[in-house]
Amino acid sequence: MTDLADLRLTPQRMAVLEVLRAADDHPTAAEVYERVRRTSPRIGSATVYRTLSLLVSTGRALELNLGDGAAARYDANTCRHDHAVCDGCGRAVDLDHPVPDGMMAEIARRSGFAITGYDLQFRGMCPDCQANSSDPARAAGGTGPTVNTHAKGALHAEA
Amino acid sequence: MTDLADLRLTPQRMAVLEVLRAADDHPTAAEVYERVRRTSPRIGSATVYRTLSLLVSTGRALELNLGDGAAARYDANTCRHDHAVCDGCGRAVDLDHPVPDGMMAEIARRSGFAITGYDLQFRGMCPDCQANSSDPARAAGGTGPTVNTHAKGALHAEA
DNA sequence: AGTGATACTGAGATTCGTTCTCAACCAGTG
DNA sequence: CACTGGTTGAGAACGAATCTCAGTATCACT
Repeated sequence: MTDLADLRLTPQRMAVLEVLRAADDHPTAAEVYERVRRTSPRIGSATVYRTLSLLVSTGRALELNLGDGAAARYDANTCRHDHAVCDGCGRAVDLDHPVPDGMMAEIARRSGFAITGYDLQFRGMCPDCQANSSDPARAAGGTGPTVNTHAKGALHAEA
Repeated sequence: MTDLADLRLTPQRMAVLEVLRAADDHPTAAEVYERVRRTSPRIGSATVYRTLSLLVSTGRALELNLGDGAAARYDANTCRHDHAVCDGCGRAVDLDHPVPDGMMAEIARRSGFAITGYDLQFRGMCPDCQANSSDPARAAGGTGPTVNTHAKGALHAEA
């Protein structure tokens, strides 16, 4: 872990951290930049990028790769958690449901890797998008799990 | 399943699919391009990109986002599987160890999402990199499991 | 305060992966 | 044969992220 000692808490860095802490979505670097500029209009994008990776490397933020092919996202919630990403609107919600330790150990044993962590994202439709896309009647109820194993290409092999 | 009907099997597309099937690593689009050019020197990169996303959208290939911030990777192994990514050398090995159904259902129930799939990557150090980075003595002896150390290996089926 | 070393900043250029544009090209159909 | 519509390849364009570099702020010491 990069020494915390040589990390100066400059106004720019504070501003970035503030924005990240205030965000409850998972903003991209560009979004962070845009928000930071509202309070620190003179900040440059390079500084935002630098600061974000600094925060990540010192454990003050998490970098998410939601695999939507687009930009990296950042999360000030540094506790171990996973995400469910909506195929409809792209929104990501936090999940608190760790992979069982036994599974990690098993993976480590089988692969020989020294496992240090994992990234897990579920994909699917958020309640809102289910409501909008499929028949709106059923959506309102919304409680149904509907573990729909069969949407586009996600999980089938075609031999 | 996106219609297979309207997918013309042109020589270029065949070449890309061939390369992907022959690969046991997880090549990036650029790597696929490079390999395809060995047999089809006149192919353009746009065609390779187009073909890859075509293959992905018709379920013939998987697109991986190994979160190393870099390019997307492609995998002709379309069976549901996960990966362990080495922080040292960036190599990714296949894992065959699905998340328990109960967990998916639980996530779906809690979040209200209609879960269609998930992406799971473990991070850590592969046996080789463990050997090289920590004391080299231990490396040779291979105290650990030392599964299939050779690069690019898929290590399903250890059991 | 003064001085030098060092870290930080911001603007712009640069790189890289990917997608878009568009003219030329083929493969079928009438 | 001409038409039609999907396909190709070259290069331009794009967005994300990083790099470069001169200027600036901050620290450690005197």
